[in-house]
Amino acid sequence: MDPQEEIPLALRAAYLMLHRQSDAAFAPYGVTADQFVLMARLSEGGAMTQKELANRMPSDPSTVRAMLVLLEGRGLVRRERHPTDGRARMAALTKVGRRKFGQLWKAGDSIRGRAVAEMSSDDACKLVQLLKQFTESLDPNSVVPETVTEGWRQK
Amino acid sequence: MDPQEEIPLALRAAYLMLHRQSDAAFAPYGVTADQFVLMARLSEGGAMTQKELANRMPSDPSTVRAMLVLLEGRGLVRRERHPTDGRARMAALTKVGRRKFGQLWKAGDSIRGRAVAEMSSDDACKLVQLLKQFTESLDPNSVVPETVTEGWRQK
DNA sequence: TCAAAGTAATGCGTACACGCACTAAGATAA
DNA sequence: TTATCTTAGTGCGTGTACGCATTACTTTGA
Repeated sequence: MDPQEEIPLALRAAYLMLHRQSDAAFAPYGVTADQFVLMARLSEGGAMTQKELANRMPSDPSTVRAMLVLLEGRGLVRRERHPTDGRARMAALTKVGRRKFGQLWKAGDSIRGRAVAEMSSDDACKLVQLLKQFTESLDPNSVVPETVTEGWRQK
Repeated sequence: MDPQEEIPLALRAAYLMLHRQSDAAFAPYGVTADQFVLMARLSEGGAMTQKELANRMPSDPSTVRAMLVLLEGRGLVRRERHPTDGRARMAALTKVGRRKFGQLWKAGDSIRGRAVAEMSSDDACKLVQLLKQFTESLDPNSVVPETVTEGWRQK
């Protein structure tokens, strides 16, 4: 079959499978797969603006806000005004949030393990590289160097 | 970086990028990326039960139902009772649906083209193979032949 | 034959993923 | 300084992805 037509389907199937299994793995902790991703970003980056968090997820700012409001209500996340920029809000994990994330990370181990158990290390790297290339080639904000004939750049 | 931790993130980023770009490409036709997937399955498989359609998407039966109800209201899809099984319903594209799908397929060409433009044919195949392997290894319903020591099988 | 087990669809509730319009605040330029 | 532009966040509406409980029908087995 033509791989060009099959990539989107295989990608969709893989992502949804991962999402379902992750949701199931985190459900005992009362957390969803996407909430885990958000907490992972906050955990590795410390306090950051909602905009920055949305860029790193990656997700839509309005989606991120809804998730933060929800997690704030559960005491896992803290939102404070930015010290100098009156528009922005800084989001960060609370102490409880950090502890919860530690548990989640361990709970997620089995999934990450299963996913690459039958895959060579080389193949795993190759998969990451191809996925990044795929994402990049679809990103309208990515600049293809060779085609830049004038002096403009995405900021 | 450890590819084991990076695969889920790269997969998520790639899928969401594909989904956003597809939604944008199909929006002028009043159809979403997921509705396109559903229509593609009906287009290639003809009439089938909702259960069968859900398996092929792959998606949850209740999600598929909601989408079918919506598309039926727009005249793109038809739902009739199964001739012999009183529980089941057969879903199929209407004539209008088939025509719409033809337009969508062409509209999606640019995305499929962009996605593999900078990717060798070998890499595209490799990507599909790795994604399928990933999906399979996470699927609790998949049976790993070597580990089957007793006579049982998933039906 | 008739009760028990299994299956397809439905309805409901929650969470995500967006786009869009809007507000408020910072940045820039005349 | 003031008018303009840009940017961060918010609120709202629609569609998708589930899980779970329920209903209606089919299949199986005693």
